[in-house]
Amino acid sequence: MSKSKLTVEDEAGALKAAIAAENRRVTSYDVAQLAGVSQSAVSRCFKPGASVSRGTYALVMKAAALLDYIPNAAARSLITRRSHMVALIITSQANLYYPELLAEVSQQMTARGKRVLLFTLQREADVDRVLADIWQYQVDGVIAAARLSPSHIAEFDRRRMPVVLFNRQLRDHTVNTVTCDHLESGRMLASRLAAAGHRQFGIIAGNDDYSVASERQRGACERIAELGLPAPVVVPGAYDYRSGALGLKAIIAQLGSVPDAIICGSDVMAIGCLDYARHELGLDVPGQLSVAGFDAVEPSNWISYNLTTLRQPLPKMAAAAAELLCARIDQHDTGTERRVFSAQFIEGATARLTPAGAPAAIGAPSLRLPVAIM
Amino acid sequence: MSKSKLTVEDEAGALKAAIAAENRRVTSYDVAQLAGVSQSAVSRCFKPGASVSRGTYALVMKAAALLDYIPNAAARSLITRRSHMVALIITSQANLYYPELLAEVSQQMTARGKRVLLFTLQREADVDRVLADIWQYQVDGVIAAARLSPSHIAEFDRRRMPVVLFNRQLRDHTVNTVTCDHLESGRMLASRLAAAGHRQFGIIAGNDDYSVASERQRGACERIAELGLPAPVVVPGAYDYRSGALGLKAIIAQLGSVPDAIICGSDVMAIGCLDYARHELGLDVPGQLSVAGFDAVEPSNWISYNLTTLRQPLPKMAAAAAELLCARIDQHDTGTERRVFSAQFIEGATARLTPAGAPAAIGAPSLRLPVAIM
DNA sequence: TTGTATGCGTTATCAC
DNA sequence: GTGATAACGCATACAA
Repeated sequence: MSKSKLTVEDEAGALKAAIAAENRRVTSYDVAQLAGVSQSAVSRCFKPGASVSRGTYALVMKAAALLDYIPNAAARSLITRRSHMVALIITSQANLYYPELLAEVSQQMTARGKRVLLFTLQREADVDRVLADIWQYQVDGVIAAARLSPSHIAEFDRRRMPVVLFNRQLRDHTVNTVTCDHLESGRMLASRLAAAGHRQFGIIAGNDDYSVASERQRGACERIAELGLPAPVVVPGAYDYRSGALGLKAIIAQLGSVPDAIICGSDVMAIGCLDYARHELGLDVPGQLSVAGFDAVEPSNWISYNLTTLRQPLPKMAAAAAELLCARIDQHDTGTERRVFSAQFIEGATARLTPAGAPAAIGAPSLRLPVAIM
Repeated sequence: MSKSKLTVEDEAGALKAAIAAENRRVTSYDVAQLAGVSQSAVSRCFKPGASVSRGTYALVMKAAALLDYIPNAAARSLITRRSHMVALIITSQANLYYPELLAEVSQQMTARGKRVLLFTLQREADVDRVLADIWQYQVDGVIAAARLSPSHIAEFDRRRMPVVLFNRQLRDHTVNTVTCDHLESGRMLASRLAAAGHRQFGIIAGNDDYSVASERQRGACERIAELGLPAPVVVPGAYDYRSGALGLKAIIAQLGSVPDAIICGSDVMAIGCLDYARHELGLDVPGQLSVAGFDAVEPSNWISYNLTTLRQPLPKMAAAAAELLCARIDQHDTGTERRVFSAQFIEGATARLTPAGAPAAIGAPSLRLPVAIM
C-alpha cells in the first residue's frame, strides 16, 4: 500500500464523511465525482438500455456501491412523469374477506415494475377523501375495488388518470373493468338448486354498499322467476357471520316455515347461516335445508363446512386488472375494455344437488342423504 | 356580461387549454399567473400555517380550483426530504391470516398524515429485493412485519431510515419493536391447561419463517417442564389448516396414543387439528382431547369452533407501531423502545379448563363433559 | 460514447 | 405579507 496514492476506497470514505457532515443525501453528482465521469454518465448507467461503455459502467457501479448510492425515485419521477406507483383503493371489509386479493394485486404489480400505494376505506363514502391524496402522489394509475361515482370517473378522465374498476360496474360509462359475472353466478346457483328439487328459496342479500351481492341476488331471483317457482324471501345482510344467522331467522319468521334452500350473498354469511341452522335450530343441512354461498373463501373448504359455493378466479382477475392498467400506462392504450370472468361452481356438501347436466328434476323428490352417515 | 372584459373563468379556460396543448401539468406558476400573484405566494397558500393575507389566499384558492391544481408531492418531497410515505413490509401469509392488521396500520398512518407503500413477500427471503425498492422511494420510515437480519438493520441505521419491527424480535439489536409477549402467551396457555389436569401435551409449532410460533412453543415447553409434566411431543407446521390435521396425526403416531391437549402455534392450525380430531378421528373435543390455538382469528369465534385461544391486541399494536414510527420521523426521536403487549385469554370451548385463579389440579381427574350433551 | 446545459415543480431563503 | 432566486436530484436534448 503506497501512502502517497489514495485508493478509491479512501476517497469514497472521505466523500461519505463530507456528505454526512453536510447532512445531505448521496447524489449522482457524488458518484460522478468519485468515478471521475459526468453526472449524466451516472444517470445513464442506471437506465437500462442506455449507451454506456463497459469501462465507465464498471467505474460508475463501483463508485455507486462504495457510496451506497441509490437513485432518488422522486427526482426521477419529476422529470420522467412516471412514478411507477399505482394506487389501490380497497375497503377494509373487502380486504378482510378477500385478503388474497391484495397480495395478488401487489405481486402482479411488482412483476410489472410498479409499487402499490394503499388506500383503505372504512366506508365506501370515504373515497372522496382518498382521491385528493391520490392526485398529489402522482401515481401512474389506480385500481379501485370500491364504488366510484360517475363524477369520480369524470375526474379520472379529466386528469387523464388510468383506472381499472375491480368487481364494480358503472353503467353507461366507459371505464376499464374487471369483474366476475355475478349475475350469471346467481343464475347458475339458482338453476342447480332448482334442478335438484328446491322450490322455496330464501335469499340473504347484501346492503347497497357492495353491488356484487345485489347482482348475485338479481341473477338468482331472475332465474327462480323464469322457472316458475315461488317468489323467494329476500332479506338484507351486512356480509358478516352474524348476518347469516339473523338472515335465516328473519326468513323463517317471514315465511312461517323453513325454506328449501338459502342463497347467501357471501360465504361468510352462508357459514353464519349454516352454523345457526345446525347448532341453534338443530336443522339437518343439507337434509332439511340447503345452504349455498359465493366466493369460496378459505373456511368454506374446511371439513366443518364444506360449503356449496362459487369461486371467483381472483388470481386471474388480479392479473387482468394489472394487465389492463399497465397497458394504459405503458402503451398509452386508450381503449376501454371490460373483462368478465365466470365463477367456478364448487359442489361442496351443504346443498342437495343433482350432477351437472342431469335432466332437471323440478318438483321431483329430492335426494336425501341417510341420517346414519351424517 | 361584457364582451370586452374577460372573466377569470374565461381566462382559466384558455389557460387550461394551453396547458393541455403543451401536454404538461398544471403547476403553481399557472395558478400564480391566473391569480395575479407570485409563485411563492401560491406555495405558501398550500402550506398550513404560512403567512398569507386573506385576500391573496382567496384569490389563489379560486384560481387553483378553476385549474384543478393539486400540489405535486414528488416535487415537494424533493426539497422537504419528507415523502409522507411509509413502507409496510408484510408476508402474503401474514396478510392472509391477519387481514385486519393491514387495515389497522393503514388507518393509523392515514390519521397521522402518511400513506402506506405496500410490499408483500411471498417468502421471508424476498426481503432483500424489496429493500432496494424502498430506498429508491424515499419513504420516511418502514414498518416491517417480516424477518430482518442484523445486516438489514445495519443498513437501516446506515441510511438513517426509521424502522419498527412488528411481532419480530432481533436479539442484541437496538430497534423499535412492537410485539405481543408470545413467550408469556405460551406459558399462560400451558399453565391453564395443566391446571385443568392435562398432563401429556402435543405441540404443533411453526417453521423457522415465523418466530412468533416458536416463541409460543418455547413458552409452553418451558412451563410444562417447570410443572414436572411429561415432555410434550412437538411437530412442525406451516401455519395452515392442513398442518393442523397432519400435525395431530403425526403427534398421535409418535406418541402411540391421543395426548391430553394439543397446543397449536396458530388458530388456523388449531382449527385444522380440531376438524381432523372430530370429523376424521371421531374424537370428542374437549371430552377426549383439548385443542387450543393463538390469535383469535375471526373463524375461531364461529359456533362450529368456539376455540380456546389467545387474542393479540392487534389494533393497539398497530397504533403503537404507527406512534413509534411517527415519533422517530416527526420528532426525530432517536431512542429505541420495545412495546410489549399481553395477549388476552379466550376460554372458548375446545379445552377443558378450570376457572382462572382456581387451585391447580395437576394429576387430578379432569372434568369430562357427559357424552350425552355433545 | 461522453459531457454540457437545461428543466421537472416545489419549498426555502432572503431581501423588500 | 410578498416576490425574486436558489436549491432539491435526476433525465435528456444536444453538441462534441
